[in-house]
Amino acid sequence: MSALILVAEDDENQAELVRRYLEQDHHRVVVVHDGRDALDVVRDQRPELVVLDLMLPGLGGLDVCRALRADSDVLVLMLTARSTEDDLLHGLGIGADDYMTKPFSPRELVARVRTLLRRRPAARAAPLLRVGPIVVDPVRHEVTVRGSLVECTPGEFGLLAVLASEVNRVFTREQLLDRMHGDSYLTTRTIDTHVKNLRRKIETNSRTPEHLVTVYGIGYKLTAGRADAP
Amino acid sequence: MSALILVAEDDENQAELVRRYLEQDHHRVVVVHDGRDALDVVRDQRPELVVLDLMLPGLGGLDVCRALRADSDVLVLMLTARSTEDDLLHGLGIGADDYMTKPFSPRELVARVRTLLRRRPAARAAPLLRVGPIVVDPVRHEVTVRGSLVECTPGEFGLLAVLASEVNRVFTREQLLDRMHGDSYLTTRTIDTHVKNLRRKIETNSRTPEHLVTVYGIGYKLTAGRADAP
DNA sequence: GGATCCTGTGACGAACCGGTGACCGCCCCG
DNA sequence: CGGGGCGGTCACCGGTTCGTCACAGGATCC
Repeated sequence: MSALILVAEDDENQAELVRRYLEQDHHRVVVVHDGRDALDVVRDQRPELVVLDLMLPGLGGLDVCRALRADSDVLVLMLTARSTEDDLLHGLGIGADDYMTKPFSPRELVARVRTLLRRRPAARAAPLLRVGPIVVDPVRHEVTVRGSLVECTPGEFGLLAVLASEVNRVFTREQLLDRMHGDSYLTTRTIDTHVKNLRRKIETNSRTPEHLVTVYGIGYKLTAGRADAP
Repeated sequence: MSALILVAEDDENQAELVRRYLEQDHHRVVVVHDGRDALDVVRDQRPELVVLDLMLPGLGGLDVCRALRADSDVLVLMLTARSTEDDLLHGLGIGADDYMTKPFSPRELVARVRTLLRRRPAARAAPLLRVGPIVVDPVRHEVTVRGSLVECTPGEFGLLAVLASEVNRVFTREQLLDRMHGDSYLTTRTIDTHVKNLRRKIETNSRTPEHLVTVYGIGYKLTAGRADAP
């Protein structure tokens, strides 16, 4: 868990102090003392996080932050000297990811940096189910087909999730009912109806299904369809 | 200084003893008897500290500790039966924050818990939670939407903070109640009411929510709204 | 100690979804 | 080529879930 971090800080002593602590935490550190330099470094070296002093010559920290937010998703940890500036920062809703008021303990800064970086792999351990152009996200409860979101009812989502859990495997209607509701045997027509509604949503032509395929006499399966390159 | 503490302990008597002492010290306590349950609770309820028995059915304490270290910064206080295991633990350098050998006095355990919790004053870094135009500041207990401050009741703030902790993730009402109150199951209507009040405050049109979205049959989630490419 | 605010709850209407039977068309097999 | 079975579709009813409201008890803050 090491990262490239830019420290944009006017005061050289402070900057070096921060550098030392961050490097002790196994990060690579670049220091600048000026707003314009900060933007250049972000553009050229793509750090993952910027420790940004609000009071910066050249461009102010606020302007830098705005510029960063405009066209990058770098993390920003803002440093402010007084709480009044802090209020300003807050009120404007400038997109810093975290902030600290001076004076601060370098250890706390390291801790906050660590927390921010940890959150970085945001979709952590998200078991996405991919079947060709179909993506099922159980955590978000979302279905995406060829990149666009598809609204699903709970039943449809459940059915699709079961089918997507094992691509190309044929499930009988009984198995599908089992995995969806656990118990309580229902009519097989129920599955058929859900299949119909799902096909409307995920197939380009529901008359000729390419993904949600019927296996005559057995049940249904989910396949990737033809070679697709999204 | 009160915290949510998970006690993962095989022996029920021992577990209840520990629970009683910790609750006397004004902590909220959740008890599990199994390694997998422990991981589930940490994921769902985010305790600040885990009292972890080394000998645990399901997953061993060591495995649990490793898993915890992998993706959380929860404190771990390891309990070991014999000093040989203690040595082993030490030797492996598994990242427990402290450990005790059985038998131990419950008072000593309480004292160590207190020390661990105190040892990290600001170390528990609380970065801003940003979800589109919504910014949640756990430190100040403030919420801003599109730059302007929004007054929130404690309940509303708690709910919003939980939802904002994982953008786009769908939480069931039970999970939300869990993370807000730790225990004590309440009516799901409670969540609905808070949602209603929150929508009034953060949505431009509470009739057509863009951020605090209902997932029918499941629960609620918080999304950034329009056009976002992470 | 009193006023204010918040929280939790039951009730109720509205919106939504799920399951079913009927009917028809299609597919396999003899 | 024809029959029997299987799958597709449709509309509808019942049940569940959700949104909203008003209210009572409790916590909080002067």
